[in-house]
Amino acid sequence: MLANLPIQVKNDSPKILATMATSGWAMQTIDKALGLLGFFSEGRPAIGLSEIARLSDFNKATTRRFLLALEKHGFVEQDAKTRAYRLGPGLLRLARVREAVSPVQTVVQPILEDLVSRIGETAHFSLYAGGSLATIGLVESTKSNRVMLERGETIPLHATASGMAFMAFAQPKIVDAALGKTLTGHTAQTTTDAAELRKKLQSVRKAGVAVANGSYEDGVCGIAAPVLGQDGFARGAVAVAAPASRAKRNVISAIHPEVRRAAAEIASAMGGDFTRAATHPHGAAAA
Amino acid sequence: MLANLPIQVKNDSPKILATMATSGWAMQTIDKALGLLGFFSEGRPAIGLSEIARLSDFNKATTRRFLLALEKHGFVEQDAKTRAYRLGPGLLRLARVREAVSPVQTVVQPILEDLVSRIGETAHFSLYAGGSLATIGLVESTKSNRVMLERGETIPLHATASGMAFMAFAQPKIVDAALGKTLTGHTAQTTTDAAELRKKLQSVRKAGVAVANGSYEDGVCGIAAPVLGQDGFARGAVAVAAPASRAKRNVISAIHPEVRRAAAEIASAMGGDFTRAATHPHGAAAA
DNA sequence: CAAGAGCGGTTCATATAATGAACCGTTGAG
DNA sequence: CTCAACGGTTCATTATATGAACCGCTCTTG
Repeated sequence: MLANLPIQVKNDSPKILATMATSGWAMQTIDKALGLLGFFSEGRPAIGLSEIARLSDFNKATTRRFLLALEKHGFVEQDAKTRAYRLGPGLLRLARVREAVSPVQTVVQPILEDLVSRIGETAHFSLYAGGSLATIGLVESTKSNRVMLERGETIPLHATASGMAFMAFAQPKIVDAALGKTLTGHTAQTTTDAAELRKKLQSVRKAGVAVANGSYEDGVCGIAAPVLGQDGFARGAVAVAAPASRAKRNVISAIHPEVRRAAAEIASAMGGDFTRAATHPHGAAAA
Repeated sequence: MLANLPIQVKNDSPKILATMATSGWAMQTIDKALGLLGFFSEGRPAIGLSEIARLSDFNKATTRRFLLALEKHGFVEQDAKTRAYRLGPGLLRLARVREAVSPVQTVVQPILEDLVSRIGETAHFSLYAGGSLATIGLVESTKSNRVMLERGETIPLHATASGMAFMAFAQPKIVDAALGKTLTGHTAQTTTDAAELRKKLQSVRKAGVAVANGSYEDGVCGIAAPVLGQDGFARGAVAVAAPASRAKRNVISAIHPEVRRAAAEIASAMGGDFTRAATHPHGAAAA
């Protein structure tokens, strides 16, 4: 799992702090508090105070104050019995409002279902939010040997097909931020060298699709296409995840156009129908 | 539809969120920042910097810093063209995780649909979060003369059937907080006297159902039942909203058991199957 | 088309807020 | 019974947030 916490600079010259301020350093307290929410996932739905403090490397007292503030707004709630904290109901309301304005989930699900029915492999859609990609939609293959993914998981940009497809067409500052921090290796295949990753992004840009073989999880092959917004920059990505055993050359080639088609459909449904490659900021076709 | 007022109006000072933050608590900064999210609703999905600053009574600079911090975590995003801020995609992921853990929305929708098909009036379900009830589920009647509600709206506790049903079985400290602040009158029928409201809560406790006639919106009659959690305290409420013209005595009586049934179903689906009136904290039957 | 009112965004001196080591009381495993 | 780990709290210390005035811009409007 990738902790998307702010990189805390302790006991350092004001120079570094000033540099960070230029790249959007504001309201550290809020930053830290919201960072706590990132620790919750389907696999870790409830966390005790001490564990959150450990995970986030904050003091227990501070952590608790954060949680109280979050609880006050319904972002987390505390289990009466276990005293552990979990995500709260306030999020549902906000997500509803968001969905009412731009109904992503509603629109994405059928597109993913169509994609899965065509290619027979698990597919998912993620949006960029808070420094990584957040899985918004997920449809699993019906095959018995299929790739299982956790819902609502955040996925690292540099180690996944989705991430690479996204970064290849994302705003430069996002890419810089993502590749600027220390890159964690998830498997033996993970590329953790920023320069090398940038080279790969070049070819992703040409192909309009990213393929990642076992770079995040062993034996899983991902094929992803970016979903572009109205400004031509990527908002997220659609990916198909297949067991490496089934992911032969010709299979991957067959999946390429399908994933791109799904990405284009989602982009258009989200209001960003960019098919004009000429005007694209990166000068390459993607949707 | 009524304007979505800020959740916490404490006194008649011009400060709105600024005042609420000074209530002795902890982590004021987080409190203020999260408070900004409360201004977004279906009726006001995007807000400009200056307007948010005005609504929240914070300085523009401060407000912008809050928004930047929220944006960093995907809680809000800025429209590239209009420069206005709207709720961000990060909320979707968190809401998904929450849903994965306790699938409220998924479970509530069919129950509401069933309820609406039985009684032919608009029904909705709300959960307590951040000082008020947040509408989580909504199914509208198919009749031409029906009550229309905004999705994702927050509703005041003291002026609605849902709020009264909730408060009658809520944790005392929640009720105290809700009735402690200045109560706004929404219509001529709204009861704004705390003592009087507490008396009403007594009878709601006996009946297990709350009825509100035009206390939030003229011509709308609400019939609500609380949804209880595992500890026997209310988590939210189910309500039916009917045009006052159709809400005759016998109609309301017929709706009573249906609403309570729906509330019990939702409570049980949410894991709080409290049917044992004897152990109830308030010593009254509700589900 | 000039004037001004509004917008989003930024600066820097000022003032207020967040923080954590040490501390409780409780619970559960051995 | 003991001890370790839990959730939670305190108060002196320290870092943090804040806002009036400012800029450059775009839209009205007389």
